[in-house]
Amino acid sequence: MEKGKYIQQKDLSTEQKIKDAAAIVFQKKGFAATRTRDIAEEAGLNLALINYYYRSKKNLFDIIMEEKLSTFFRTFIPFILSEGKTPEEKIKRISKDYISLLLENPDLPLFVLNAIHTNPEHFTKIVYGAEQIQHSPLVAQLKKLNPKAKFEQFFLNIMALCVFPFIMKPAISHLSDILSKDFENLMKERIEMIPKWMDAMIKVK
Amino acid sequence: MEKGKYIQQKDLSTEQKIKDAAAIVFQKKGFAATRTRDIAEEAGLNLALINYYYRSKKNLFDIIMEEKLSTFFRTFIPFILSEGKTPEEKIKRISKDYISLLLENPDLPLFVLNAIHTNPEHFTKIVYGAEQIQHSPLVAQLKKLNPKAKFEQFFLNIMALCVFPFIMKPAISHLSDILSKDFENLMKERIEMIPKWMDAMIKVK
DNA sequence: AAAAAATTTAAACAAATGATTAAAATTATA
DNA sequence: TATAATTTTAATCATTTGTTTAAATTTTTT
Repeated sequence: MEKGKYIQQKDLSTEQKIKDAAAIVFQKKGFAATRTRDIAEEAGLNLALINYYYRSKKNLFDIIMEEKLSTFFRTFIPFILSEGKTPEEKIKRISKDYISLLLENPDLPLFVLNAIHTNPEHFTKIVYGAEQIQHSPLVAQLKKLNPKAKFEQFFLNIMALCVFPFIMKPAISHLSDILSKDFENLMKERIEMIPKWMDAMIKVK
Repeated sequence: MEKGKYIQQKDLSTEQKIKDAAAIVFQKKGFAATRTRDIAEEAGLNLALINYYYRSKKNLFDIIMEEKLSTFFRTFIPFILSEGKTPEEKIKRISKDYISLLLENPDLPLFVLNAIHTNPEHFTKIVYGAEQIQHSPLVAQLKKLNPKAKFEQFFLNIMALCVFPFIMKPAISHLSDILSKDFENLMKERIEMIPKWMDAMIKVK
């Protein structure tokens, strides 16, 4: 009988195995629905080891949440702040790199946004980075392109176009017989289209 | 007993009070984190009444989920299928009526999409309506406007632009000192902008 | 190789929680 | 009004679940 599904983890430390397993289960079921026994089973380890290495379920969750918040938000911000080039090129990079990241972590958005919903304080640590955005070169470039455009709406739009499909993923996958492409191909098509769509939207008065 | 026309929470039946309270708590905390005691407290009723009227927590949740799925998806589909008029006018109606609906039910999207994530079978009942969309007049009209445009992407886009901000709401509200407008005003601005943005996106080759 | 330290295990505990029960209170019926 | 049916209540039950404990095992140190 195989318990943990990831055989290549044999050589990882027990501590790491627990974190990896916890990340999988927490993302699939959320904090409340996850039992420490689920994590132990996913890791193929004894239940007590979770408390031995991480003290409590909540502490383990917070550690994972901190990492996922970084992946989700802190990866996004450098894209915005990156120097040089035109807005068009920046948008192209954002959509390509961000969607690629999400294709590797499809459960990430729902997990993070759900955690912020039930515990907004989680988000406090992120605000710092967000403040930089409004003074970024990109915002200035956009203002020049279209003085009427609001940067808040711009960021909502590019995040919405990139992220929302991943939150809808279970529904989209369920519609595979209706749709012309599967989820991954839909998203790869979006990598090409989102920059064009964003360019068109920015010019709207 | 015939009820008066001006029904208040006080006059509602115990059954209804439980459902209302459960909807509030389930949307705030999700299924697993919600204790039946939370629902009883929110309703101001004895704990045992929940099982008396609804048999089990899961059954009560399923009833509420069915209603919320309808509100979230089945309200959207008639907008798409509505006859006559130009695509521009239809998009204008969708964005106005759908965002207005969500402003009244801001927790709805995360709740529904989260439930589909952990239990995709919930979504099965919705597929029927979705099949109609691809043969709708709107899809034909869009094809005419731009033969290269994919209707899957169109629906992802309009849903993303309308719905995603509500999933980000706790984060957006947390940024209120950075943003020029509060959440509700941001969304009211979007009601005006989304039709223009969608029109611009549709024309992209 | 012996002792000490670290890790792992099986078992158990204590609190939380969904559900039930039987009696009390209320409302409807005859 | 008296009786029956329905609704509400307080108490309790049985299970689940996060955590702890103490012994067993493995690894490191001397």
